Amino acid sequence: MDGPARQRSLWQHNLAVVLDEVRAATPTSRARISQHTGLTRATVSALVDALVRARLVDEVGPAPRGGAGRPATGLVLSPSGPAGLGLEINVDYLAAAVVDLTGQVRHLEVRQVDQRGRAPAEVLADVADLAAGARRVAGLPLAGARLAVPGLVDAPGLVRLAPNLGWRDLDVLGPLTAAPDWPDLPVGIDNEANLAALGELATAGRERSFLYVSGEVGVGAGIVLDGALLRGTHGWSGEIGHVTVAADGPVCRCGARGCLEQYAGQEAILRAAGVPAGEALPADLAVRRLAELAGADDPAAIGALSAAGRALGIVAAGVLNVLDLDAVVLGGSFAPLAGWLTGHVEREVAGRVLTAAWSPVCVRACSLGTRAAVVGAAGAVVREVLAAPSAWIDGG
Amino acid sequence: MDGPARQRSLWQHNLAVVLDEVRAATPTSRARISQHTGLTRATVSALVDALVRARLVDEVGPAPRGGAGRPATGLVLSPSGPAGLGLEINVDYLAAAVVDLTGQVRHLEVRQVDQRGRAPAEVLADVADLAAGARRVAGLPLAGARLAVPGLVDAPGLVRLAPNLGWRDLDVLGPLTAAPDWPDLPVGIDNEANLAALGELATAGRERSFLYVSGEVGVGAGIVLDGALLRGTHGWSGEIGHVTVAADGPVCRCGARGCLEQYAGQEAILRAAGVPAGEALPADLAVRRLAELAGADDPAAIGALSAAGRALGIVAAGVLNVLDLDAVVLGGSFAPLAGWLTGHVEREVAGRVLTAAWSPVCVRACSLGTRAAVVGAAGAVVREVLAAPSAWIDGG
DNA sequence: GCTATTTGTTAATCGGTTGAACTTATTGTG
DNA sequence: CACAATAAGTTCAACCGATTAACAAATAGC
Repeated sequence: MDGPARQRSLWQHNLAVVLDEVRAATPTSRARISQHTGLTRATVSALVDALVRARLVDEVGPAPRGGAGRPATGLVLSPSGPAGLGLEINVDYLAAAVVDLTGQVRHLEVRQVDQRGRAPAEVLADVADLAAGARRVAGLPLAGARLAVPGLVDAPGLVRLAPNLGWRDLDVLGPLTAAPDWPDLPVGIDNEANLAALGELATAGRERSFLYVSGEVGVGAGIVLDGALLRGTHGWSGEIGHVTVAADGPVCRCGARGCLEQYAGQEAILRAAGVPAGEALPADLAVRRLAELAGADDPAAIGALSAAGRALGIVAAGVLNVLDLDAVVLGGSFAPLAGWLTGHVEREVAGRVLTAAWSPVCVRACSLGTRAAVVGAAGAVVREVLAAPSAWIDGG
Repeated sequence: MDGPARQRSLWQHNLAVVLDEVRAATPTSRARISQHTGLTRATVSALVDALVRARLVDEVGPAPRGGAGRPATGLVLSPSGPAGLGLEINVDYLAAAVVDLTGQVRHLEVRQVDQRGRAPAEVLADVADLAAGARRVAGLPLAGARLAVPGLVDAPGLVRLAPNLGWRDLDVLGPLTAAPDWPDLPVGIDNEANLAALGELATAGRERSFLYVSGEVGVGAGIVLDGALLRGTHGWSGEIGHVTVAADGPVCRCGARGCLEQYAGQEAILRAAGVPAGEALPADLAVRRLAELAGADDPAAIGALSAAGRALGIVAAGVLNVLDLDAVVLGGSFAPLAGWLTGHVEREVAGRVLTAAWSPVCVRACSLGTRAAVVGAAGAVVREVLAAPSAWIDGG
């Protein structure tokens, strides 16, 4: 029960409905929106006019249409409307992306920097610099920014635990917005896997419910149910890396035994495959090397990936049994390895998910590749603009 | 994006807001609602009047209050307003309950009947008879009915799989509403654990996010996140009984290996404890016998419960890691055994849930005992009335 | 050029909230 | 006991946004 509704709420809600209609059926027209939503043409006209004035929607030339009658003026989301800025801090790179209202990626920059051992303030200064660059280059008005971090995030802007960065109970948003380069923008922070899942939701289109499994140094997950991200009570959902695979398995650095991370974490896979990792070789190169070995039918690599795939499948099956989702999406460093993983995941899922008989589960690699989190972060900002357009119109 | 909002939607929404205010702060007054919601006293008056006319809210005598000024007329949810009828089919009993708007259980009847081997039509005729009796005895207007079934339920009114009843792809709502005794009421059907979780939510009060684990012949679960039930894409969430505990464990009747049900299902526990079960002894008596043995420190019973508790804890920890919930509630036949289970569950959860350090997880028995599902089913109907009161007002 | 058809706009009306004045019922005070 | 002070609830004009119906604009077909 979220507060009372005033007259204004009505208008704000319908504004969002109309805007969503433009997004869903591009290009469309006032008349089509009216038919499709049930709102009067008069009402739709008034709302569309407000959206056009606010530069969220553009009127384009009339689409050629058979039959008689005055041609409709086309309506599309404005590619020059307020865009979203996505930022990402990961163990061995920093990234920034700008996504416009239509969902197009308008700018993408990745800087390979190993964060291990660097002072957080230094890292955040780099991020601010990336942000400033992105704003300059993209040449679009930015609605806001979202920062993806590989760890547990707590409101407002605290990183509770990012083991692979060595961060703990660290205020991130304060130093970031205080940096000299920082372009003055409202900024939020979220878990990397959550944002990647949102990115997948925006691009994959059809699927509305899935488990996005992100393989980085650890293993995280984002859960999308009926088109909405499940954040959990504190925003700490998706800690799939520490779900138990074997009660008496190897000890994990979290202190428990037999966590998924000990079977499908980057370190575990690389060790089992006999690929040198850690200090010796940057993570992305090690993963590429592993894919090469697997491609050449190296038995150790194949074995390592099959063990990881089975463990992933067992845990994914558990999540699907509990949450009844439609698909499992392999992302992060699992994406380039998906060819050797999906089969094993599929087998475990098919054998262990009770409802698989009525509704088969789709297992596939993510469609945005390894940049899902940054792009998803930018997309999350756009998503908010589209969900509450009245905030971007003078006089709310 | 759920459709456009007309002027009427505004009124309907605010009606629900006002009604919820009455529910939350009983007894309250028009003035307090106005202050608390931000709506004008004039608006609140109009809405309250509609609720009073519809018999959802009663005006009660003015509450004595210190200080000057005209005394407020108290407002409470009407105990004679539309009530909910809950029905339950389980393996060894049938049950009916009536819960009024205030949440009071006004009627409860349990019939010990073993359903195994009975024809579904016969069982449903009994349920219709229970419903008719409940309506007669309770003497309240009924808003609707909800039927709890131990299995997978599919819209509209199909039981996909209820292994312990031996039902599969069976239409339940058709025969039920066609029964001669059936009191003509809108009726829904839902999983037993889901409804029990809703019952727990309504009574436990404070907790807004928890995993409700229901031990019956199988093991099911209902998930409540931020006060809302998570149903999954098809409504098949909570199949916790078939989450893997050990990948190479004993074969389950679902075909997979090492399912939770093989460790914490009634059969498994009773077998390990050396208590005769199945045909020999009705389930509820067997559970009582087990509790007696455990109370007398019988080593086999204690061992069986500790093994079950550990398995439950491992699976619950997995769910908590993935979904970030606040509590684990043990229900169904786990409730009377909770004394011997919670400790083990707590230990596994504390050791395996990554965020337990920041936000400790509460493990406890359910507060409604073994009747949670029927009462929860009735409460679910009430919940819907409270959420959309306009449907109960002439001219919606 | 005329009609049929569809799009988009304009002006009057309706439904529901707001804000301010007003009535009602009580406490406190001289 | 009369009278101010205070708070609850009601009444009514004003306002805001959606609806309704009429109207202007732009095209196809004849």
